Amino acid sequence: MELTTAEENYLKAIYHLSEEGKKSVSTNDIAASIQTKPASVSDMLRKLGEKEVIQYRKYYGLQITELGKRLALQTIRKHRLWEVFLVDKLHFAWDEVHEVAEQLEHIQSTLLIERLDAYLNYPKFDPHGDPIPDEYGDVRSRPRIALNEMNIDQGGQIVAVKDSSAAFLRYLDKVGAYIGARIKVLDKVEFDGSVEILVDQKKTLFMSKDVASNILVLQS
Amino acid sequence: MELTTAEENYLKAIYHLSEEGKKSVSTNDIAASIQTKPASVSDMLRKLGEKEVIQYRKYYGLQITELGKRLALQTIRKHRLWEVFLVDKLHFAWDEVHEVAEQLEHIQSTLLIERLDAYLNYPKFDPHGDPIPDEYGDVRSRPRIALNEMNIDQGGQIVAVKDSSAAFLRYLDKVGAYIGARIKVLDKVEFDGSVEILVDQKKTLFMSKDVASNILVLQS
DNA sequence: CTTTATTTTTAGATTAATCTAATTTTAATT
DNA sequence: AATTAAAATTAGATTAATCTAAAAATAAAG
Repeated sequence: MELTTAEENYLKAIYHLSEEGKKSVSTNDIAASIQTKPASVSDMLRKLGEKEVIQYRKYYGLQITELGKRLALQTIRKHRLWEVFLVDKLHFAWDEVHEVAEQLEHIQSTLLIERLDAYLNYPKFDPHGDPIPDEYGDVRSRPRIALNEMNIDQGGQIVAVKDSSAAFLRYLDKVGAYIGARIKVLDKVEFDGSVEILVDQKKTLFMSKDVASNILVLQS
Repeated sequence: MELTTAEENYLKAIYHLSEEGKKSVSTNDIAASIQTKPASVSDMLRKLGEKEVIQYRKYYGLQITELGKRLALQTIRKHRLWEVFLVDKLHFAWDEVHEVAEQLEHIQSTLLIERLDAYLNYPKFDPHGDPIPDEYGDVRSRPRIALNEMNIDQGGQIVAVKDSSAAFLRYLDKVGAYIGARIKVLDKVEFDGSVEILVDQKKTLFMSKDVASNILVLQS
């Protein structure tokens, strides 16, 4: 079963959106995440359904299949290995790699990926701290820690929330502490447990212990 | 001016055919060299003409332009740099690289190629002994002679092959006639053009005219 | 210098991926 | 529950690359 480049990109996007805990993945979400129009997504969903990498019922929703997950993880594995190569070997900055890795991930050659993996010394995480699936799609994900339990100067990436109420999510959205944001703990106030963090190397943000304890961080 | 992957492949084929000394490049030649149908070639020639990478008059013939040459050399440069990477760093056998390099050459990123070039230590020749153009398309090529055209007792170094099919490369590998091998012509059989050579001052080797004519030697 | 053969090009389809505009379905709001 | 709003899908076009079959142009042979 082989997928075209476009199909791989859609499937990867669907996988990522599925993993982000959200209830179900909408056509609009996908369109937004890969900069295309909903009409194009509808069409592609039909095709991906036929190829059985997703289960799809129109107007109703979709669910990624085991096959789909495996293929998506293969693409993600390639993407992240190339990112390691670009940063470790070719000295790219971590914010310069994405676009190029986006192209490299579609090169088809299992031998190439095996050799690249070995050459890079079987890395387990990419330069952004995201785990690299092994050739079977298994991910050794790192334990996550509540933001309020991190120490000063520790950094990481927001990967999940404990409280997923609409109010909380709206709040996080407003202050820019979205899932995926890279953060660093700048300060902790002992007596009330509140914290000050740096978000995406730009914005500083204060939050109460109550809020911080509901944010899960993947440490890097 | 950017070319699609297909356009790059056509242009590369045209460049190579043009360089092979032949009078002019025919539609059929191109079709044969990239395994496609003449009808498709006609269509593409029109497009390449519009993009001014070739001068094209239908039924009459074509001529690659300076712009076309520059772009073709850029693609060839990328292809050969990737081949060096695959062989030197990922330990591919020299007959395994072509297919993968064929994909990698289309990755678009000047930064990537600059960095790769530096990482490989600015190689001047690829694993098949073919020269790698610099970023301006300049090629430092060495004068070479086909092995079957050398005289008895002449010596030299194998620097390239004309036929780079996997089958041929595997054969050469097996008999020990690798790129870089130092050879000396011991005997030539007049009536069938076959030759006997000494490889690395150790091993004698018989080869047909057909094989010898596909091996290029830098005379010493 | 005609006729035949070869080469090249056009005409018309097909596949993949995309778009805009229109329609249909589902969700939200009085 | 009826109406409005939002989301999703279909219809119909477009672009790129390809093909087969037919037509046109050039080259080769008698």
